[in-house]
Amino acid sequence: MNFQERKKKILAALDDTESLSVFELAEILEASPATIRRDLGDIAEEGLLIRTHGGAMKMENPVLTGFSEKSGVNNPTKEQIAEKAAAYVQDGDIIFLDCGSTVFQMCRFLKKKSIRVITNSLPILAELIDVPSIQINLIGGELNKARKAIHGDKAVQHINGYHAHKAFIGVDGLSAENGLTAHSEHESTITTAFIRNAGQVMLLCDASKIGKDSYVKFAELSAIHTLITDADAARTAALRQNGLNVEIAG
Amino acid sequence: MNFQERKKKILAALDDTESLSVFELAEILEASPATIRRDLGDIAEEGLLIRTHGGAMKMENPVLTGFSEKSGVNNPTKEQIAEKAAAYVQDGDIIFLDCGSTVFQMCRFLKKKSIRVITNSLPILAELIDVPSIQINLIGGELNKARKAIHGDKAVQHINGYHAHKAFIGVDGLSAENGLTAHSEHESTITTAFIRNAGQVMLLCDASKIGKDSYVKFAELSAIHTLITDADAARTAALRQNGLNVEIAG
DNA sequence: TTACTTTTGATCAAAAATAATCAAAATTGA
DNA sequence: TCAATTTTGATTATTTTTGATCAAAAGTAA
Repeated sequence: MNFQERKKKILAALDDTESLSVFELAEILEASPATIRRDLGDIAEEGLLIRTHGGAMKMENPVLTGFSEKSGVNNPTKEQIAEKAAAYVQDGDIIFLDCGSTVFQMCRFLKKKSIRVITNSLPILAELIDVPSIQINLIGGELNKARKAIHGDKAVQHINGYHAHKAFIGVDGLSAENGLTAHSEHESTITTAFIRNAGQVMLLCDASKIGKDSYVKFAELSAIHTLITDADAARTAALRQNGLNVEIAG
Repeated sequence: MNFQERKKKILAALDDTESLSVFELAEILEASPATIRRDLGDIAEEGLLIRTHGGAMKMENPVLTGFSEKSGVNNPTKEQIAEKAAAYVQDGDIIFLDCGSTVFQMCRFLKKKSIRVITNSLPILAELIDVPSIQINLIGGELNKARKAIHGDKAVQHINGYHAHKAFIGVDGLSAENGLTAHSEHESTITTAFIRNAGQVMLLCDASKIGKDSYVKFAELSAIHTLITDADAARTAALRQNGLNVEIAG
């Protein structure tokens, strides 16, 4: 077994269990601890996991690898949310698509529509470029290589030059108290611009992010027209009491 | 069995199983390991699979790497022009890169430089995205799928928001009488914007286009600082008489 | 703190895979 | 047809990867 294969398996194993020891991984992969240590060091350097003494921990927000955006593939929950969200899109619509794995999953459900997509996400661009019925408007600006997306002032200016019927966005945290929160300023400014320039804003958000707060607080709950989530009624009760329209997928 | 057939079978085999060893492939294709290695090297260079020690892995999403331009690869003339042009680029430069196959060829000669690239070309984006020393600013606007480039008013506005030390551009026709000409309005407006906002303009142009005129006349000869071409002295005489600085590659 | 255990990183030799070279075979073009 | 070119497969030298060993560093417990 070579490094690439082991890397894949290590990341898959860490996706299930939060953390693993060097020896556990050595047994799973049938390799020596020395090899595992070398692998973990290399993978940690890529930012795909967190190295600990004695093993490794899952990285909560892994840098997207390649343009594949694997996280979410084979994730039935994200797929269900994405499918539900895509159902809101009608032929003739002009839509904003945010970067993020759940929004990315919408692509496969959009391919039969005749729409115009405005996005800052390279994975979405790559996924939709071969669809003849979809026109793409790419947001310009500084390329964030790690996130495979365009960020920065220029990008916000670009978005401000357009109005879309609907925006499909993601967040890192959502709560009745703090509204929408994100890990980074860069992402939140883009998402804010989408919200400002769209007629209707759909927030795609899996249950794990509801009730959690992240670093940057960037929008009120009232900015959102519909939350599409897999979370059950109990979990979204507080949000609904604040007037948020919630659609449960799955 | 020839290379094209084996390539097809290798990619098909990798579609089923995530990864295969050189020896497994050698058995499947009834070829020697040496041949398989050569094939894998070539296919990996196209970006259609990932080469590993001992074999190859399936490429998750070859779409963006599929942007990678093929025309011009194995074209020694274009390569020579591109190499000469790349020699004008210094560390710290901010450069505009136009779309077009000759300019695209510059990428391989730019990978060791520390520069900032502003471009509307997706193949260039795909080629340079993994180079840590190069920062990319992507020009936003309408995506022209056929040309794998961004065009339109928004793109021109975007370019007008920047100033670069150097612009590397292409044309469809170049003559002493009519200056720079292009096939399409869309491309010419972008190229014009590059010219307007760059300190120095380098025109990359192979001999076949010199003395020819195309449809849209979009810039005077005087807009160009240096023409880099493979054409001989006789062919460029008229241009030089009009004050154009000509650098002959090869 | 100190003693003890665990983990790590460096080094090295063995094994595996590769790149380079070259002659034979196949293909191509005149 | 024959010569020239390209492709292939075998051989060999080089590189990469691996697992073992061991001293140093980090963590743990008294």
